[in-house]
Amino acid sequence: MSDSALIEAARDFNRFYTNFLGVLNRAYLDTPFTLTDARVLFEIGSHDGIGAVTLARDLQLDPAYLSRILKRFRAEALIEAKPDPSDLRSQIISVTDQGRAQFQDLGRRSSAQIAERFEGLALGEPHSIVSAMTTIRTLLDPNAASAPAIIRAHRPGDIGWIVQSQAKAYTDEYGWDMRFEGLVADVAGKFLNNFDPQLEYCWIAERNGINVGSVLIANGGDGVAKLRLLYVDKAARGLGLGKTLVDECIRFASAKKYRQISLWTNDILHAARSIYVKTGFRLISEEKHCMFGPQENCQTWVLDL
Amino acid sequence: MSDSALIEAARDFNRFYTNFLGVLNRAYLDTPFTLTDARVLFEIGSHDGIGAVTLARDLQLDPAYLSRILKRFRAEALIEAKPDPSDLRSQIISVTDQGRAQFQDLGRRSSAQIAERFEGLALGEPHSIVSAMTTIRTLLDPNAASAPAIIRAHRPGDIGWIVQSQAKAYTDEYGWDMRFEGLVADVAGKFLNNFDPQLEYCWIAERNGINVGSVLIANGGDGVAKLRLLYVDKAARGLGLGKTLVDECIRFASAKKYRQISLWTNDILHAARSIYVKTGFRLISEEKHCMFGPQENCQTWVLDL
DNA sequence: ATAATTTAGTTGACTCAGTCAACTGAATTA
DNA sequence: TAATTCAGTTGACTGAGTCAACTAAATTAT
Repeated sequence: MSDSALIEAARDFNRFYTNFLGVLNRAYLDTPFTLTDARVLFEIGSHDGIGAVTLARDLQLDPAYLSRILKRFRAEALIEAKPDPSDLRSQIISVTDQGRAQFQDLGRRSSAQIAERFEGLALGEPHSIVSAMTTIRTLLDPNAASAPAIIRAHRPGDIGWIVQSQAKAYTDEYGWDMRFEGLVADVAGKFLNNFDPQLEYCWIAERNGINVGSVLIANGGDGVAKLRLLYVDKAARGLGLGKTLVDECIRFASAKKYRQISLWTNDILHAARSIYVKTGFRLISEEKHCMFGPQENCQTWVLDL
Repeated sequence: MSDSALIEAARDFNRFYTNFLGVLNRAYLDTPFTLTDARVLFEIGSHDGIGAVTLARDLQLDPAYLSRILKRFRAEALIEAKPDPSDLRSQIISVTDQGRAQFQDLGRRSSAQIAERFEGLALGEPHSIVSAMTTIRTLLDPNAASAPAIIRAHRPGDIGWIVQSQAKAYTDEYGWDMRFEGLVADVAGKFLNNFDPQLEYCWIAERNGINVGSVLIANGGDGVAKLRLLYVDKAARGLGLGKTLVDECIRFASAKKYRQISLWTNDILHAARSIYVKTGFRLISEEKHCMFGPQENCQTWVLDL
């Protein structure tokens, strides 16, 4: 999966959507408002009591320009502005009844344009469009509240995801080669092929329907649980997800009466290492190797239960 | 979700995306081009020989305004325009080398902005965004021609993708269980671990930066090439991609002097089966099994080279 | 407590992106 | 052959948006 091809596709969409929005915004053609006017009025209407600075920041407008627009709106009695008692420099802006009427009219026009576009579509298509829009927005909007991650058992495809994400991450971040993906695929395949639901488990952390982390416990025999394939995606690091996953493993291993958890890692994986330390694992052996290209120290850690 | 709720959600997305595009278009801030300039230059660059009327229609620009922009571009030697011999009123516009350089620079800036946005996202997220964009575009743009798929060698992560996509597809479509994912992971892992670049290869079909198909050739010894893990994603079926992939395998196996290609499949996979028939494979054995849950007939096919 | 700096918002002065109407000359239709 | 349409250009304009300089309140530094 090529990043640059993804970017090209995104650019292509942006060109298309620039045009598309251009067409939609003709809704305002026979009103006395420009697109910017409409955006401002809309923003005030839906955030009553907003200040000019916030408004300018949210809509990415020049303060001077915004000031003039607000002045005009005030002159036309679409909005009212009174000084904020807690900070006399700034003002509290709200729409008048007349302004609200205009704002609703603009809304109706805009809705009508979209309704027209949706008109010719098949039954489920508008729904598909809107859920695709939601996907994009959730992922691109930094202000969209980031959903909490949920942790669940693995489902079909998840093991493949583990292979893919680890291979991609460790080749990108540490320059490991193809052999690493081979190893992960092997470990993952063996886990599935010998899967014992009584004594083994695979946890997947998921956010907005997208996998962001994993770990699994495999039976190593002799009362030893092997903790394997701990991984947290770049986008979800720093949230304590790794620790949560390891805690999950420890709880499971205890409940299943394992006497020890053991794991194999590389010293370069600092974040993982610090989780192991925090959860009480101890390093019992270390060895140089070049299994994946660059020289690393592989380490074995254990936790007695 | 009711119609009006859908429309509201679409409007909300449009407001968000208007802002978002505004931010992206800052890429042009420190160039001598406006957004409109960039759009025009881009359109000419990618449709060499386009006429001014088409250009104005595609970009929804006023002909007078466009005329002035083109005049300026001509003065700056970014484009050339010669009269269309079949209609002396209209002109054939094309970019000069200098114009192409500018156009590519603008492209780089725009790509960089998007890359920056994609930077902090999780592995699958840019992919989700782009496929959501494709959904929207396909449904809203009646002229959208789906991009052609390209076929390339595998890269890190692709083997994991193969495991994931096949596991997901076959559990969804045929109700196969986890053992299938285990088998695929195993085959894929072995392929990577014993990979012989001289005699083995893995092809990935990609569209809009999204993987949509795969196949691989592994050395089975004795002059026999094993064709494995042929797969075409639901979204890209019916385009002949499967056949293209198999043809690629046959060409490769011939060039590498294999004497035979053999493969293992299940009779329920009708599309694959018809490709094998078409490309000259013959069925040599068939056997009932319940390896993945439902009862299937597994089949071995061979093609002598 | 006072001075220096920052912040919210406004105003003057400007420019250039974009619009509208009227035109030229070639192509098409009546 | 005349009337109409079409591709593209030019004149004349306007108003959306920008930049710098300002006022006055609030905050921070001394």
